[in-house]
Amino acid sequence: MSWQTPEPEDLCGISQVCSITGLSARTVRYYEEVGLLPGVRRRAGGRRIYGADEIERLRFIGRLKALGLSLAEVKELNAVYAIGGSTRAMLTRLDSVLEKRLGELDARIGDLCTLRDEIARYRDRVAKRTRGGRRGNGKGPA
Amino acid sequence: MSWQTPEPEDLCGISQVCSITGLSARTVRYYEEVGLLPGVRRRAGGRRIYGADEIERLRFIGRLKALGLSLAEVKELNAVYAIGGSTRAMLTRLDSVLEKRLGELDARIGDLCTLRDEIARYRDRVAKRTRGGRRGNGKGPA
DNA sequence: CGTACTATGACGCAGCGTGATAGTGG
DNA sequence: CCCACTATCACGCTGCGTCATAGTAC
Repeated sequence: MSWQTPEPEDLCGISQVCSITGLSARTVRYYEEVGLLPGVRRRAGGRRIYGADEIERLRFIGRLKALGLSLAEVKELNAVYAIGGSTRAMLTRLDSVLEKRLGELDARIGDLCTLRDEIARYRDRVAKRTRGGRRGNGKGPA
Repeated sequence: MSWQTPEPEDLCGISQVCSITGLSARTVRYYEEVGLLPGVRRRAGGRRIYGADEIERLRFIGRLKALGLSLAEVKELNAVYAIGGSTRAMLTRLDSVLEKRLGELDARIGDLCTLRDEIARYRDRVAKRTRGGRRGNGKGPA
């Protein structure tokens, strides 16, 4: 005896999934379209039905996205998981991705701080010129 | 007597402009296409020719872009300049745009720092789970 | 029967990169 | 005539939002 669904498995439609995950229907369908959510089942009329698995995966994707990962990175993690079949392998990979992400974030933060100061200085110069005597010279700004 | 070009005006081709401004030919043409660089002249064969004005404007655009402004914002500044005709008016507008930009940057930097810490914590949890005894349970990660 | 939800498809955004193809300058 | 440079499409990328149109559930 081998059931495919030992439990009734509470299924729901896309709008339920949206309210649960906080994602839009477009986003959920898009994730499926790009292969992040494979094997979504349908009802007779063609409507999608989602089980706990799909919701779980969507939440996982949502968390990774909130961590700033691109869909390509999420896909890669899923691939690692699918191939290795091991959560441990995926977690290791996830760890290295997150480490890389941390480095990038530090760099980006540094860039933004530099930019911030640069803008502040530029703004000072602009303010000075606005108050100063030099009016338009017909040649445009610089 | 009213010359249109009192001075010979040193003109050059797009490749010269690219090496001077550091922009790609595609970018220069794109800026023209979206209206940031109007009135570019052509030679007989249809090739673009650029004078000091165009180079100046491209450099200005480059600076604003380096300050993190979008092309829409640059366009708006140019429009303000074109309408008001006054450098002073444009500088005032530029100042407010830069101020807004500073606020956004501060917010963005704050977000990124939060994200950074969040990732670091998440990474710790992942590391613990990887070292810990719990292997894959067939339900995927979370 | 209506009406709310859904599926599919396609276009749109920023800011160009990257070809393909054809013409031009020297 | 050759070769480098150029012009003009036009599609690709990210991550969906936003119609339009048609079908489905209740």
